[in-house]
Amino acid sequence: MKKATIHEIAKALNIDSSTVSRALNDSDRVRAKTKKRVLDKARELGYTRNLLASNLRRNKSNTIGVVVPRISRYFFSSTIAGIEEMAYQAGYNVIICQSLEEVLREQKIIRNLMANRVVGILISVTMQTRDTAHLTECFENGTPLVFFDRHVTGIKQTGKVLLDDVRGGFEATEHLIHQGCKKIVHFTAPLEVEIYKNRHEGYRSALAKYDLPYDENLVFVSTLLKEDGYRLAGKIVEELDGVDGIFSANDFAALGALNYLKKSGIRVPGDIAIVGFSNEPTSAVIEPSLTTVDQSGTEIGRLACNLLLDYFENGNTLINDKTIMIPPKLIVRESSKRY
Amino acid sequence: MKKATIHEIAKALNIDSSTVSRALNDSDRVRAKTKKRVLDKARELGYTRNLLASNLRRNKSNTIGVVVPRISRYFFSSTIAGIEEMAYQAGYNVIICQSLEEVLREQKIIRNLMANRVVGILISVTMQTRDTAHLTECFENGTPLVFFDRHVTGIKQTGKVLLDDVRGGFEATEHLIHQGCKKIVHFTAPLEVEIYKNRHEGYRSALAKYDLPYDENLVFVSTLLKEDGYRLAGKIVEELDGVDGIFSANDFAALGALNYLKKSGIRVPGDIAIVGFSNEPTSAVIEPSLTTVDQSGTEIGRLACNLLLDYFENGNTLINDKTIMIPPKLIVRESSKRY
DNA sequence: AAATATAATACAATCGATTGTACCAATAAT
DNA sequence: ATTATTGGTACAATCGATTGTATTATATTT
Repeated sequence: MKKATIHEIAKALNIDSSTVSRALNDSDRVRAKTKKRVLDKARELGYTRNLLASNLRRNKSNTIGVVVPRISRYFFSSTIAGIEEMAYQAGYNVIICQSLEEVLREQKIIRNLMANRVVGILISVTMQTRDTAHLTECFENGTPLVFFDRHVTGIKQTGKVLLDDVRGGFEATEHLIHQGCKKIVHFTAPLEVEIYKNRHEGYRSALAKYDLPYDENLVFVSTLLKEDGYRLAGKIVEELDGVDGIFSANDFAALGALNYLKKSGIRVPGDIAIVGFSNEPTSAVIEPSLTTVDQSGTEIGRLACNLLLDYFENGNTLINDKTIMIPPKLIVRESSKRY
Repeated sequence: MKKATIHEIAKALNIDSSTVSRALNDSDRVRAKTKKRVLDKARELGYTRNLLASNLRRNKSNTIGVVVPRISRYFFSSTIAGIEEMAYQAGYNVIICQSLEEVLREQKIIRNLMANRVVGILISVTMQTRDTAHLTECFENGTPLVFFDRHVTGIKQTGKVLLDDVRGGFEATEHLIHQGCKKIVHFTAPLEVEIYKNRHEGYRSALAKYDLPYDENLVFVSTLLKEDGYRLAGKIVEELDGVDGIFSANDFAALGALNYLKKSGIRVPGDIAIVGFSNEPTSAVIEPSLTTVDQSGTEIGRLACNLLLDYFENGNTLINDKTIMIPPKLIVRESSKRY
């Protein structure tokens, strides 16, 4: 029941606990024969190193903190999977926290992770995060920070792994234009959030390239839930005229719109073509299947974690607003394919 | 950069660090006035409690370990969300690990969690877990264990939160029978795995109840991937005659089968009705939508975590092979609805 | 064999917070 | 005024492992 310690091993072998510690850590200050005796006795006593003590002494927790808005969202659970995979290989633990899109919770979580002396934090911020004091605190305390996907600007001394959202928005919109769309609506979330700002920028620059007018009335800001998409699609049909394309900044809203249009007997892509963003699993199986921009969560997670791991090995060189930009991949499916 | 400690606060105020500690923990052995001075100074110095030290002293980590086969599977990410939610409320951290269906990894993970002195472990085991030594070790070391969903039998001193798989299998099969199916195939995974054994048992007893023969040749064991479903559906169509129903022990294989049948021009549910298990998000949107048995991951996660938390508060009373059985919920959709 | 070098181990401080016991003050009781 | 009580602090040990330094035992050199 009670766990064995190095001191008990030491006493049993009549040697000092420091020697036991070194033996267990395979130090070359201990003779091979002694090591063997220690290891055998350790096994006999069912010894497991107390990492709490070890971490305290070394003042490191060998734990990485991860903060996401919501674990059960596919994109985030895939990033977590990628992060965990890399961390495990390198011998780190991963503490997962979800902010549930609440800034207050995010702040508390960060403080808690700091109190736990995590070696670094990987974070995708909430949609509401404007005040970044809790984030700047991190590197001020010497805890490196890496953003992935949802990030904030203006903080130096961090790493970032981002999808090239501008390009993603551009390609999505351009694709719709290539399919003959002339009046393209854009569903987005508050433009203070970097990723949505960037997708919007891509949308806008695609319109510009093809000499289509940018019309503020065609841009709808919401929380991008399925219900928002459903509602907005209704609005478009009722109140606007001649809309022939929708570019939604995420798949959920796109799927909601798709639902509404199907139910209303409006043909997709015939009457209105739709492109989403994120490549949710659902998007591939719905009918018509949804054209979308893929962002490989697993890959982003791996890269973000590696950025941190590299930092530990190579020092300051890597984290200094170092940004890894991932190219977006447009996945063309039925919802937009007119030819 | 360097973090402040209680000793620095103590020195600054010219009092003892034990008083500071008690003040920070709001002990009634410290005068209100002193508490205020300590708190103010703590804020001034940017103090954050070092949980590593605190945990070591109390020999508890205030961390709960969670082990799942794969984080990115929807069911598991929802359970994690539920677990994290409860744990957060109670002031615990959650370390998440994925076994990736590898027993060896599972063993290593358990050992690591023990070394980290987690206060308890919530686990859903791999499909391959037969040898349970690493699990019995847990409670031998005083670390309580709670299984959810995928469990093993024969270990006392654990809690369990399970879906009533027997009943789920029964209801799924009975439903198919009610829809007029006479020759029902069952897709399952190795029957050494409890949940699959139980779903199979439900299948079998439903057949018995309605005097339908149980035929081993109608039971197909695989890993239940989408591809397995696709392949097996082909086999059924080619090699068997008169199959008019499929009960798959998970949705993935059911979706694979659905794909094959659609592609082959076989009507679902007209020719063959299909029922899955788990209610994956995809299952609701595919056409025809898939009838399935719902298991609320979030709810299971919450319950599992609460079982552990109750144990901490109420001692041994709660964990002693205590099993919480959740009733399954059959969700009837198009893939099986004949009338 | 003596002197030096080196390998192996022991000693002791430390990481930061917690907690039982001891102590001193101020107040209450006699 | 003296003793008993108790509220508020200080002292010191402790959790278990790590690590710089000191010491002893062995090996090498002269």
